[in-house]
Amino acid sequence: MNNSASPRTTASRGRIRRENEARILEAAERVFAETGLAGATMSQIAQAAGLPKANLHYYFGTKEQLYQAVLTAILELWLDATDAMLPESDPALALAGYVRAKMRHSRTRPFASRVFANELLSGAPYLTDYLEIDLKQRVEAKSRIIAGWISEGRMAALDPRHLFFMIWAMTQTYADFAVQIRAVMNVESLDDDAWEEATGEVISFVLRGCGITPAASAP
Amino acid sequence: MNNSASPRTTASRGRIRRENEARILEAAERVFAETGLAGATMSQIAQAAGLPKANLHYYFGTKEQLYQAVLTAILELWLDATDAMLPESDPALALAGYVRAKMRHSRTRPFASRVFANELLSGAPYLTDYLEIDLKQRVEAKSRIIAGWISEGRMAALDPRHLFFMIWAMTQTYADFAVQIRAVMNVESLDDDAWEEATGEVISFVLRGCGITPAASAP
DNA sequence: AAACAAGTTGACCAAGCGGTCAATTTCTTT
DNA sequence: AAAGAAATTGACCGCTTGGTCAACTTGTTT
Repeated sequence: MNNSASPRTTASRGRIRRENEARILEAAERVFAETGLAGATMSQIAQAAGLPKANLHYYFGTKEQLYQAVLTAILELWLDATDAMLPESDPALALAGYVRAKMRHSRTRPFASRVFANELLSGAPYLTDYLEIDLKQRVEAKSRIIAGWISEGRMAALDPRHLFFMIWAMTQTYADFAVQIRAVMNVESLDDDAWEEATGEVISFVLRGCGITPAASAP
Repeated sequence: MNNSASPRTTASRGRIRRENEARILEAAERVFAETGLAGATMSQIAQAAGLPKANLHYYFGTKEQLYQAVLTAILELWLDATDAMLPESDPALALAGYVRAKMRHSRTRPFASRVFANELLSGAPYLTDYLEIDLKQRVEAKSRIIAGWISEGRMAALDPRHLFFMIWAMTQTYADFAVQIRAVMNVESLDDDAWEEATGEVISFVLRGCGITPAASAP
């Protein structure tokens, strides 16, 4: 339509807003990750973002609204991982892929994971709808698929819901409790190899735990 | 010596102090569990303990000192569970017992678990010594035992340290992220049966994950 | 019952909090 | 280049915070 007439115009309208909002959201995620909503202060976030405090209020209103914006962004990220689990999938490949995706999240977005953990620890006051509607239905849907695999004898009999709890716990622990892992492993940070090894350990453990012999890795 | 002369005396000296400190510690654990050190307020804790705020300061000094007292009490509790894992133990029984003890902790002391989780999420500023010295050495000691079991062919080959990370994660998730579990399971709280079932699921999963056939349950 | 220690608590304080606002600068549009 | 919209920010405000204290009550010892 008019994008050839004014390419700079439509691209630049709200450009500053978008950039600053992203910048603030990123800083807020880091700060909320450490101390949660109640513990974080707007000054901390402002300093982390390199902007005056009044600027955050200009873009996001209140601390609660900024927090909700952070949570919303995280949920959008969260909801993508499960979707490779289909009835006709090979359980080994599907589960391994799911664990691998979750481990990648823990590595690439550890702050998101920690914000989520903080929110759950404080009773999830801003996530009740997500937990009771969205997450619950997704788990039920995926649980039916896993129940199908079980009844076909393709994996051990277990409660799929608990399997999800355990997989979430095992994968997110590498983001949420990274200090503990670094201390025990005696390293300053986990490098590529350490992450690949951790991912492998979790995948093997999960597959064996599901009664799947972790042989099929070749196409 | 003089304990028969004044039985009430020695028993009652500091009795009030002990009772009030315990009462405050219990309330503080609950409040710190929800929002961590930075998020909790002394007024909240005072209200939870049913005492005036000035009273908490009389017994514990500052908020940080109260927090450290809470952490110390938790660590004493924490450090007991591992000690049933000996080289000559049956791996199946030892691991099952360890998981069961951890699950019992999650049920009976969920607030302790959450205080710990909050502390780790904020980078464990008050636990670096514990993590880097105490915990690290315990893990190394127990890892040697597990490595022994592996080399004897009594369980699958895996990195014992990652096994610990996974077991801690799986068991503590039932305390730390209980909201999520209640939402997905669609219950207001987990009853005896639900906890027994969850414990069973985790134990079976861990044993299979370790390559142990979960047959031996009879004495 | 006298004397002292231990415990209680309302009132108070400086500091930091979330949030507002008006004055100003910078962008964008025409 | 004019004009209006968007963005910036130091100064400020009422309120809550962690913490103190002095006056007081309760418990313990002799």
